[in-house]
Amino acid sequence: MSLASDRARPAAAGKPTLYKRIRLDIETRILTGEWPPGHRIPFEHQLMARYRCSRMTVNKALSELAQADLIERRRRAGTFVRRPQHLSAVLKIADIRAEITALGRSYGYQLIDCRRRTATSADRARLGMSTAGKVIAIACRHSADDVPFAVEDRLIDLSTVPEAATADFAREPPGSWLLHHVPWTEAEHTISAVLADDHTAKALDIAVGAPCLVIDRYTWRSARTVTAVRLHYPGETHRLVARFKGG
Amino acid sequence: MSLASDRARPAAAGKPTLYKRIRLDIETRILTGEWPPGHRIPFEHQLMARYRCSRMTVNKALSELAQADLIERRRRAGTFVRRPQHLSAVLKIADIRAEITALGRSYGYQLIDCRRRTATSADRARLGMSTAGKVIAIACRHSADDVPFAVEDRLIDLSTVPEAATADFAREPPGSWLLHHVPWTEAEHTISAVLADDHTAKALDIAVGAPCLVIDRYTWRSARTVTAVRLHYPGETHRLVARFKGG
DNA sequence: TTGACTTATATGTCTAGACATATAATCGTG
DNA sequence: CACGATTATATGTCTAGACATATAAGTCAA
Repeated sequence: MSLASDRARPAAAGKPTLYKRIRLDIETRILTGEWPPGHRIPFEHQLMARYRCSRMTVNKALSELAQADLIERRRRAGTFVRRPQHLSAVLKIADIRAEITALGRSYGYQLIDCRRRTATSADRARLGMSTAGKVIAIACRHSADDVPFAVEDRLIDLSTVPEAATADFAREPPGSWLLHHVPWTEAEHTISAVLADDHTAKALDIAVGAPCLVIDRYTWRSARTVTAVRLHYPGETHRLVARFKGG
Repeated sequence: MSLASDRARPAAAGKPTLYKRIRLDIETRILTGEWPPGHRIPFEHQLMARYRCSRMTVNKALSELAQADLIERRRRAGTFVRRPQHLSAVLKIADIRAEITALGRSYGYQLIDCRRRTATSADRARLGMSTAGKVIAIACRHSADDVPFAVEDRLIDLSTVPEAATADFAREPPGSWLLHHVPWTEAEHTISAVLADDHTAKALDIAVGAPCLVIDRYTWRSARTVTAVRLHYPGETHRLVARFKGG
């Protein structure tokens, strides 16, 4: 018998912990194709023997790989390399101010229009409001190094976010304000391409009929809609980048 | 002292396991805003007492929440609700055939052009090839209910995927073939908007100058490029939808 | 006041077991 | 051979500890 300390890894010089090493070993074998989809990974007790550790340690490594959908675990049958099903890419849509400053460019913001009103039927439809209520409608523009970057057309539901009534959207972009005042939301983005209409072309300083990338974002929180926003980007200069891993 | 069986949850009628219950409890408090960003979550030993369980059980729940970036754990300081940093959305870019059939529409495929050649310098630049080699260049079209859905312009690096030389791309779309023959790749997508040129307009049966959504996808596997593909979608009818949670 | 040292503490990892449970495989029976 | 009952087994969850480690907080001297 050995005491815990006998096996407890001494964390020597930058060496990762044992379960992380196991996880990386297996992940590498999968990603290089050495263990192709469908391949059965050694049983937990075999990995225990190979790495000279307890089952919980092996289990922790395998659990994390299962959470990441790299492997599938079936009782009695064993653990198998998954066949990647869907190409899911992670699209990072940052706060526009953060996005621009991250590029090392200077961020500019202009409020074009901001009005508070009782929701019209069009507003209610856009926000999915079932009852009457107040909203804030905002039009604004973001620029990078004084070049128009995107125009924004937003509606905020004041019955969900009453504090928004006191925010100063002339000073702070509504996206940033919401990000810091309404935590942990869910959202749906729809991306499409359109031609710049008269109004958009003027705001973005591009030609009428130039291509624009449009992002529609609906944000909600515990089944209550927070905001609906439509962003127009100049389609020839702006790009959305999504990276992904796994199939 | 109690034996393991005393505490071991009896898995009664559909009740989730204890660590999952702990995880859900905490997640709910965060998502509803009861515990706002920056709030310190009870220490592990407090949660042990509250749920009458061992530290490992609490730890498993907290570890999973930390992996999902909902909380941040700091030694000696405690565990805190994270302030969501970036709006990361999961964009599911399915195999086009799967996407269309999932919509309940009939999938159609036409190979426009397929040729095998020694990589030109343009090919090498597009694929990031450092040495000479053979490639396959493919142009094809996907349609839904006989309406053009997307046109595809693809390059496959035969030195990475030699089996592709024997595939029949007149019968099977190259995307599907690659998905089933080259597991566990990584990729980067770039999304932009352009105007349809003459060639694209004809293939998609839309007007020249109509807006198009363009997806450029580079796929690689263990530092070797597999394929580069550019997809044009009619911008006014096609939409990319990305859902996300947390921020 | 500031900087260096010490201490307390919460998390990080690990062990050697235990019982629970789903299910693949086997066995029996008609 | 078909089908239901039994068994074996791999994973799922949990325990009651242990030592490791980073670091916030407190202590003390210059």
